[in-house]
Amino acid sequence: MPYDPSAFPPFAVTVDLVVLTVRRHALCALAVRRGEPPFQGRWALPGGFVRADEDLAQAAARELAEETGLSVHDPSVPAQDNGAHLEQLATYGDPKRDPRMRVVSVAHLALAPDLPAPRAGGDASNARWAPVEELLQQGGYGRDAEPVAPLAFDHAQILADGVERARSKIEYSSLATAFCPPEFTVGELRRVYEAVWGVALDPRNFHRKVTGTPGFLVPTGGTTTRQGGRPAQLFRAGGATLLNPPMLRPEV
Amino acid sequence: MPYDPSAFPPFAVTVDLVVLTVRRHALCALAVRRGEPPFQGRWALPGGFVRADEDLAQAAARELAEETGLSVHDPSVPAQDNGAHLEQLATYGDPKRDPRMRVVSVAHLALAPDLPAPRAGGDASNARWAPVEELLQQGGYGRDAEPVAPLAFDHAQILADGVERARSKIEYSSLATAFCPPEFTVGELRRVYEAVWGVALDPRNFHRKVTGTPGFLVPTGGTTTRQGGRPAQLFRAGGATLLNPPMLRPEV
DNA sequence: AGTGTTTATCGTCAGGCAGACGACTATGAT
DNA sequence: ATCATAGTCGTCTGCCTGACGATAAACACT
Repeated sequence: MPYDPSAFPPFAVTVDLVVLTVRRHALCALAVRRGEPPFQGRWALPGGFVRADEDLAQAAARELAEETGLSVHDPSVPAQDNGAHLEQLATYGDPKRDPRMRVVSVAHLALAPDLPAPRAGGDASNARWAPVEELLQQGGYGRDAEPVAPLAFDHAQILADGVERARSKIEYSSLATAFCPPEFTVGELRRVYEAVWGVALDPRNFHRKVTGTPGFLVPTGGTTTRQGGRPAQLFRAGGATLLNPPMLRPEV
Repeated sequence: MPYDPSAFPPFAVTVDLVVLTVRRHALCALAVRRGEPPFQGRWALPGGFVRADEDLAQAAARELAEETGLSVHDPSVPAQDNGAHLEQLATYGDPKRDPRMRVVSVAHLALAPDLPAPRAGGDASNARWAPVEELLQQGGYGRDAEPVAPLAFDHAQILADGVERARSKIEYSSLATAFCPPEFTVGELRRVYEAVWGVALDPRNFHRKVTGTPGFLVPTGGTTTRQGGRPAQLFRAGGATLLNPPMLRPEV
């Protein structure tokens, strides 16, 4: 059939971001408060429209920078750091997911080290890091027994998918280091796994595993005692991205 | 900011399909010949526009049915079969990926058992199963030394991503059974792994692994000798979808 | 009938890795 | 000085895998 502009309906395309970090031993996601309808006043994932001349990954990186100030870690520049990991997650296109019009959202997953306070257009009260369990419990009650409204749109589903992706991906890749500062200890990395998976890991077996996997960790020579106790060696993330054999997530 | 329809550019949204099967010990993908510009006469992945009232998964299932006659296997109907596995793969939205206009394509991955001849609008010469290596070699020469044009658009990248997804996913899931007929033998399943990974597996260790994984295979009681040699037990796919521990892909 | 070929299936054995856990080390707090 | 905390090194046992021998049951020959 010949090219016929009337043969397809127009869509709006957005990127939504699942930005995860580990704060105070809990896996947290960035949420922003919606300032306009629909879902005005409700919490949502950060995101926005893809511009006319923009690739999807560019749009996601731009939104991430706007919301957090984070730049995206470019694997071709190994020395660089304080950049976040960013990858495409999935695309959501239910015809009714946005009541205004037909919107297809390409969700992305970002993993970042613990940051100072978030900013959403400079207004701190409209952006926060919240534990993912708190954001995902539908219509429950938060820590202070205040009612919790579910996330806007289908963002609860997107967040759940992003969390599941992160949980499974740190099994077989070195992505957990994306949650850590440039230099970190084995114990800090273990607490990342514990927070993301919600389990306790044996410190001795974990230490054996990560230090015994070639290319995973590179000792920097320094030590730190910021966690209390005996000083621990500092490491940087090594070049290896795939963990083989993988880190095993305990059952149950 | 208030709702402003002029604030976002319109996009066309399509679904493209990576349909994989195993034919004659080779991993093959479905390709269709383009009948109109751009890339007229070149091979491409099947796909089409998402309709105004259609979900992305619905659109992918519809395109799959149009091209192959396959229905999608619904996990909630365990008895049903001859359905294919269908899952979202990734979304491709480079501003220049289609020279006509801004098109975002949500690629899907389908795994199907070996089928009779394909059909594309009833015209067999415009659709074929081709080994993925043949479709992916850029500007090389095919089996009969005829020059091979690369796939249209960015479909080589999409196909490569789909193949990689399939290769990694059969490691830790029971998805390889989607390439098999409803009843199959351990040897047939092993030949699926060998074709998808392009390696040779030890029949004895493979047999021990798959029959020893609870829920992976369910014996039907029948036997077959269609492969020659000693009759082999027939199995159906069991309820387990995740393989733990995974099937290990040999190095190199 | 006998022999060879093919494929399926069962067994054995050694090495590697993970889980459980003991022991020791080096800090800061009381 | 003692305790609490966290890090690091070892040991042991069991499970799983890779390598590979052996047997079984069909078919194709001669």
